[in-house]
Amino acid sequence: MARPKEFDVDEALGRAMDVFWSHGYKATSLGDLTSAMGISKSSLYETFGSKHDLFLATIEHYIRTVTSQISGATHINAPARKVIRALFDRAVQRMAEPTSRRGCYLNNCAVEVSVRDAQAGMRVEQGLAIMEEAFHTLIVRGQREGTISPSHDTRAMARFLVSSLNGILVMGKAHADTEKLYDVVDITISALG
Amino acid sequence: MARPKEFDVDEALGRAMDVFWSHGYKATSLGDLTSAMGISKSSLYETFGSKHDLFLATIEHYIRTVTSQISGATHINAPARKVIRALFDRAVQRMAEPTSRRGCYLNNCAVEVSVRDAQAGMRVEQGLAIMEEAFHTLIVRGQREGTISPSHDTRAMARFLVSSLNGILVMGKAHADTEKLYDVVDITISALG
DNA sequence: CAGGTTCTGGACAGAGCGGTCCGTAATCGT
DNA sequence: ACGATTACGGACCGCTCTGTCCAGAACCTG
Repeated sequence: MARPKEFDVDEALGRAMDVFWSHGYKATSLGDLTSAMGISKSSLYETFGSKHDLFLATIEHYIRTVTSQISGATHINAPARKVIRALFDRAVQRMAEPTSRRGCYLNNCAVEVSVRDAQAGMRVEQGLAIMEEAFHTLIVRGQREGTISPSHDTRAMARFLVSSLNGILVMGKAHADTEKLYDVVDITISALG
Repeated sequence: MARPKEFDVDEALGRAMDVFWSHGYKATSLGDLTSAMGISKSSLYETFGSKHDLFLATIEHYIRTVTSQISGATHINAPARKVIRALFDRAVQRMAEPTSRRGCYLNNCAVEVSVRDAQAGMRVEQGLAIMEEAFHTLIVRGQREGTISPSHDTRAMARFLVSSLNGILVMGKAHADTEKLYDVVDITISALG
């Protein structure tokens, strides 16, 4: 044992994620990363391996922190349909704040790199599966509560919600009009029957 | 008048679009462009101005060629609801072919650059507006034909379809399972009432 | 307090980037 | 046929990129 790190690895990872999230993978330089993370280049390579390794680690970090919040929402003590609605509303709200108008990290990664970067693609898929699982739990509960129609397969509905949420976030990136996004949320929720 | 260009500007534009479409803006180098377009660097700069100008031109090219195909679908002599379904099905089919598994160009551009590139963002928004317009036409017709529920605002429904289509394409980028995408299409279409 | 270990900042390297420029070749109008 | 004009290929430029390396400071153990 000897000199300990002067920075918190997890916090640095979070800051790296923020940069990748806002700028994308390719458009983020090592300089952007080191200055945001507050560490030097050698520390970055020492700790994370490479830019690409760091990138993969940020996706995992996202799943561990952000995506798992959605899983947490399944335990909220309110009608499942309302919980789903709230999740969508919050996503739209986020798109209204200029600071956080950057969509879903998994979404961004899927579009920018997942097709040609298998390692990233795997992690993205994994993250989306966790989202799907959370929505699935809510839909099953909603059907039991009688607020969600049993006419569709629960898996398909869960996938529908993941897909819709991603669609809404993409639209939010293109034009910032929040009202229009809520319109889309309305129809999406009404599709639950 | 003097020596004429040895290449077709529009065809070169199309090839540039293909490269940007598959690789994204940042990840595409001038070398990628010139070799795909079959022209030299000086010709590229002479004709298109810069990498960024060329990029903007490819978005316009996409709207002129691909997006306008959707507008063309409004004139197909079939029930509007069926036409919409066919548009979604074709999008999913495209995601099944490895060659064209690159989603919607506007979608990709929206996610990668539109937030920080206002010029690109404007064009993306314009393209999405054309899609929305086409869907709107179809929805109005579908309501008249009685196959689409009149309970929702037609504008909102059109936006819902644009959003859903983009969501589906994002999902397709993450995991290639076409079956699951058709599930999402089913529910999306059933949301039309 | 001393010795070994580990972290850190910055210099450095090699490659690739976007973009410019110019000599040359090709094609036009006359 | 010839001069004016334009397109083309490729050398070239300055910059930035990712990644390496090392000297020295900082820290822990005994």
